[in-house]
Amino acid sequence: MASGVNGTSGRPRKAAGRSPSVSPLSLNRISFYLRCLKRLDAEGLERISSKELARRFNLSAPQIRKDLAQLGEFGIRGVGYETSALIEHLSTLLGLDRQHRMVIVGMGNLGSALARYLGFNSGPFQVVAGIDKDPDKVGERIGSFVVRPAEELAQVVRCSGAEIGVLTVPADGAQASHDALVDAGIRGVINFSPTRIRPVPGVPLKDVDLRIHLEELAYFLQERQGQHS
Amino acid sequence: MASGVNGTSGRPRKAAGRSPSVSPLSLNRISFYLRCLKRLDAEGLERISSKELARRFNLSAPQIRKDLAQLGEFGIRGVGYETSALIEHLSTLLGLDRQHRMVIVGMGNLGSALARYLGFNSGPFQVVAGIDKDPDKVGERIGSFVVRPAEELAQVVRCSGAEIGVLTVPADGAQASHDALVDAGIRGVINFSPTRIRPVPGVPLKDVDLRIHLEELAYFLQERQGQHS
DNA sequence: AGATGTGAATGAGTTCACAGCT
DNA sequence: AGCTGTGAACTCATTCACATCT
Repeated sequence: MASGVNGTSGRPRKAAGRSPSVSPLSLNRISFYLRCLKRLDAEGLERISSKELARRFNLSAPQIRKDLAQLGEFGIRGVGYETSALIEHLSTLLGLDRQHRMVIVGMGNLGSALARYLGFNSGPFQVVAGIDKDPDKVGERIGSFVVRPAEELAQVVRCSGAEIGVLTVPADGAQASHDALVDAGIRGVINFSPTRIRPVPGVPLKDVDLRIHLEELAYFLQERQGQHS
Repeated sequence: MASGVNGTSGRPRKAAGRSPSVSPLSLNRISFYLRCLKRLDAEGLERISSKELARRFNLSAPQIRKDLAQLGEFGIRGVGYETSALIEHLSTLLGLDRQHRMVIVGMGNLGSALARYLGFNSGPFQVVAGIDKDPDKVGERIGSFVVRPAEELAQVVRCSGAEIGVLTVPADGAQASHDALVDAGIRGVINFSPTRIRPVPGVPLKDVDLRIHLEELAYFLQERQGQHS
């Protein structure tokens, strides 16, 4: 049930190159730090301390240091971190220095919504194809691609060179669609279906459940409870 | 920095009525259990054990029991849980027994995508209004409503009786839009902006950052690491 | 002096084993 | 017998205080 599996070969000194298995929670924060740093960089700020970063973006300074320190010694003691250098490091760590092609499976409301949203995004993530089993949706043009039928899934994945599968099918078909993507050679899956999928070892899977987030909020609305993150 | 704040007055025996401050993580799972139970109920299954529930949906049986036990004694020892009764209990716990009206602030790609997605959803969550500061977008019809200008935010919130604000503005304007929603009397906010907002005590805030999830996946793609949740 | 990097202490969350009902 | 409810062990994550470097 754990995630681990560390593939580093034990360097003599902690180097900036390969990272030694970062925990998902830490990773999420790092991803967020990166975005903060980009904003600061755009403002022309060249250096920032963990304290100031924490103050500006509502974070915890010791945690920033812990998160960053595990990747190598990026900071300058007595000074802080260099924004541009850190941005560089974190980007390559997360694999954002290259393009990631995505296929969306299930072009219902959520699927086409995400296609439009992600399609216009010109970052490292790019939607290259959409698939649906409903004949009415096949052939429809959404953003920069045309919806293809479910039977062509494997072919579409291979031809488009997609790495990431985006699952937006109903709960019932989610596991089957996931497995089909894996069989077709997809390297990772992000699942928006309202169900939990059994992951295939070696193919990372990330669940994002919008309804759960709404329902969590609904719960806190009733209580006279304070804030939470 | 903690979330807590418990408002219960200490009943003699643990009752099914008011719940004693459930942790967000536990809450997310409960929300998911509810969905699983609904599927089982639709299949006609009247009773289910934690073990079987875990097996079917890839969960942990002891955790299911812990999560449910903290809400009261819903199970029957030696038998399991009654699906319909449990669905009832969890629904009211989460506040899904009534309608929640939502206003979307920021009708860009993500905002209008969500509007369409949530708009067709006929559950307890209902999008009743959309707001944007761009004059070009104002007046546009999206789903069942017409986009209104930013100046009318307070008025729209009050007239529509919206409880939940959905933030889909760029990072720069997020805090200001959030505060405006709070001032207008919104009761909770779900934030899709790629930035962290300083919450106002008493108004629950939930961050959902799609980009972070994608970047987390991108990281795991590079490594030859196994699965994770 | 000032800020990072890090081990120790604290806290939260999960797993486990079993007592207690039915 | 079977399954829930729960205290205790354990793992994981965060916070803190301080040694270390510039």
